[in-house]
Parts: sequence; structure tokens; C-alpha cells
Amino acid sequence: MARTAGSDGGKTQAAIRDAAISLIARFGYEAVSMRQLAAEVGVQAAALYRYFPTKEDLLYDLMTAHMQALLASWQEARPSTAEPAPRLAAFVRNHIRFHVERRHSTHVNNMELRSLSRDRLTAILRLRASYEKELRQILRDGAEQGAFTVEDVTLTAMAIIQMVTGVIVWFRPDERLSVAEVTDTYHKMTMRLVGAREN
Amino acid sequence: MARTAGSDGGKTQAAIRDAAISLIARFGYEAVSMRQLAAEVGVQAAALYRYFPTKEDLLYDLMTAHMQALLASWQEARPSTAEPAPRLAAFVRNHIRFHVERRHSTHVNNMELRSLSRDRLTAILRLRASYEKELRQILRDGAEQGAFTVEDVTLTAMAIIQMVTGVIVWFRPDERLSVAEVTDTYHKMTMRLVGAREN
DNA sequence: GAATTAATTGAACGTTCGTTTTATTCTTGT
DNA sequence: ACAAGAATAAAACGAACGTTCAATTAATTC
Repeated sequence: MARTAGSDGGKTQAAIRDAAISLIARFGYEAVSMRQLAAEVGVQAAALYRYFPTKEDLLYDLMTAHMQALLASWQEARPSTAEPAPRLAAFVRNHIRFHVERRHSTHVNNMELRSLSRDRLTAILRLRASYEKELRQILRDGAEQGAFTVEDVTLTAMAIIQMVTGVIVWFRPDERLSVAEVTDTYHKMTMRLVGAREN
Repeated sequence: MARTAGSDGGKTQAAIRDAAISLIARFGYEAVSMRQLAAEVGVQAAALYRYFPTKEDLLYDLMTAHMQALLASWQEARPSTAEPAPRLAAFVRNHIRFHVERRHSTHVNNMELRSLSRDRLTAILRLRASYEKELRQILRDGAEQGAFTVEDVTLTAMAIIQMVTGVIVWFRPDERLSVAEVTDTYHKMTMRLVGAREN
């Protein structure tokens, strides 16, 4: 057999991306075979190679798209004010919202870095660093203006990132807490963590 | 050929555990082959099966040992006082010390849960839950006694665990900060996070 | 409606995987 | 000195892996 009725390259490529994110998030990159992925999409394994030259190319594509979407969402959400407190609040709230909405691809980006080649790992880490730099700048401004108490900007930034990204490890929608409640509590904890003045 | 001069089952088993932790932490469970592991130990792949019936048995052995060592270290370190603040301080300090000392096996326990069978996953998660329960109890006592400000005990416990375990993601000894400095800063951040009264 | 391009199949490639089997050598207790 | 058992090597097993290739059909273009 050959080309099937109604087949469309664009739709197939999108379906591959979706299936790959969900399968890799659940079972891990190494544990997911190209045949298993193809079966989920509803094609033969060979068809995948029309869209992604290798398995690693597919992984890199997914991770790059995730990081670029994260950076874009922060550019969209960042406030214009120079005041540290509302900027930190916006960062935490946007971060949690984005990561809860994209649990699966966040999982892929956090767990599968070691399956990338050196160059591609470097590229992803560069994108990640530029995102974390935004948080460090907020903390540095807050410390300099006396609005925050921060012992070490880099360390505090990592602590906050780990804390808020960790939401996706345990949070499941439709449970005890809503996204809004979780975000509110994390916002309060973050503000206390940096010793923000009450106002 | 067959048995080699100076071979000793006890030493070989310990060498297998050490090599497995370091290789799996670096490359991931699925990516490490039994042949690669055997080469690191300095034996043939078949020799591994004298000590561990299957690859998954080996992984489960490593993860169980890690969790039991963690619980044991807390039993050793927990203070006898009923005051929440020193108890929380001891928890955070012991947690960071333990995890920095055992970066590799912590990595294995955090990353490879999905490679376990259902029953074994449940067993590991049970051990983990009993550890987290200790932290929740401290937070609950602190909130009830008015020593802490805690919006949600479960959520705050997860936030603290994620934050302090995250140290191993970025911290490397022999760098800018010492373990003691990192521990001190995390201790201060944790105390502010839970709104601990100064005293 | 013929020619061209796009999308997919089915079969096969060589390699590596976890694991088993069998035979051989070393160590230990008597 | 020798038997018993522990420890390992070497080779092999079938299955699964990522990937390639030629053939074939559907859609598009002229």
C-alpha cells in the first residue's frame, strides 16, 4: 500500500508532536520506540522519518518549541512597572500558569536533557539561562531598592524556580485545589521567601 | 575462562551498586546497558546476574536503599524538642546535607521512578510519603501553635521539598559557595517562607 | 486526463538489548 | 590432597531497536 486517503503532511506532523510529548512524558524518551510512537499516531514507523530525520531531531524540536513558547509567554506577561514586587508576582504567576498548562512538555524538557547531543544541550541550556536571567534581574533590583531581603541572587533564583516548577510534580487539576488557589499560595510563599515588605 | 584470581562476591556486588548509581545518574536507566555496567565493574555481563536477577531488580535495590538511608538519617537527626522552628531547621539542614552527599542516588530516585513495575513504584512512593509526613507534621504543629504562617500544609510541604531537593540540580562542590553557606541560606529562606516569628 | 508531486506502506538492514546456558577456574573447608 | 561450592567467562538466544529503501497510491498541476 501507499498514500492513504485524506492524508495531510501538516496534520501528520502536528499529530507526531502531540503524541511524542505525551508518550515521552509518560514513559521517557529512551523507553518510547519509533514504532510505538507511530502506532499512537496511526501510521507506520517509516512515515515518521518524512518529518523528523532522527529520533533525536524530534526530541530537540519539542524542547526548543517549549522553551521558545515559555520565553514568548513571559514577554507577553511582563509588566512595564519598575517596582520589584509586582514584577516578581507576575513572573511567578505566569510561570505556574504556563507550566500547569503544559505539564507534559515541561516534563520532557526537565527529564530528557541528557538524551541531547552536546551542541543541542548547550542550545537548550542557553534558552533556559536567558529565562532565569529575567528572574535574577527582578531579585537584584528588589534587593538594591531595599524591597526584598536576598542573601544570594543566583541561589534564591534557583530556589524559586525549583519551587514553582515543582508544582507539576504533584498538582493535578480537578482535585482538592484549583489552579488559582495554588497560584495564590505560591505567590504568598514567594513574597515571604524574598522578605518582601508588606504594602 | 571462568573464575578470576582474587574474585569475591561481596566486593563485586558492592562494586555493581556503586557503578550502577553513577552510570544511571549520568545516562539514565534505560540508556545504560548491562554490558556497559559490567565493563565499568570489570566483569562480563553474565556475572551481574549472580547478584541481581534482572536489571529492574538492581534499580529497585538501589532506590530502596536510598530511601531507607534517608529515613534513617532523619531518625538520627531529629531533635527531641517540641518547638517547630528548630525542628524545621533540623529537617532542612539534614535534608540538604544528605542529598548533597548522595547526589547520584538522589538523581536515580527522582528520575527513574517510571522504570519500576507498579508494585515496586508503590513501595518506593510509600517510603517517600512517610518521609514527607514528617515535614507536614512539623508545619502543622507550627501553624497550630502560631509559630508559622502556613496557608496549606500539604502544598507548603511540597514547595519546601522541591526547593531543597533542587539544590542538587545546580550545586557543585568546589565552586563559589560551600555546603555550609548554601545550607544557611536555604534555612533562612525556608523560615521566611513559613513566616516563622523571629526570636 | 496525463504528468507530477506528496504521503505512506511493507519489508528489510545491521546492531544492540536483556537474559540464559554451559563450561571452567578459583577459593575454602576438611 | 581433594571435594564442594562460589564466581566468572564465553557464546548464544530471540526480540526489539533506529533507520533505509523501493514500491504504490492519493492529491495536485497543467
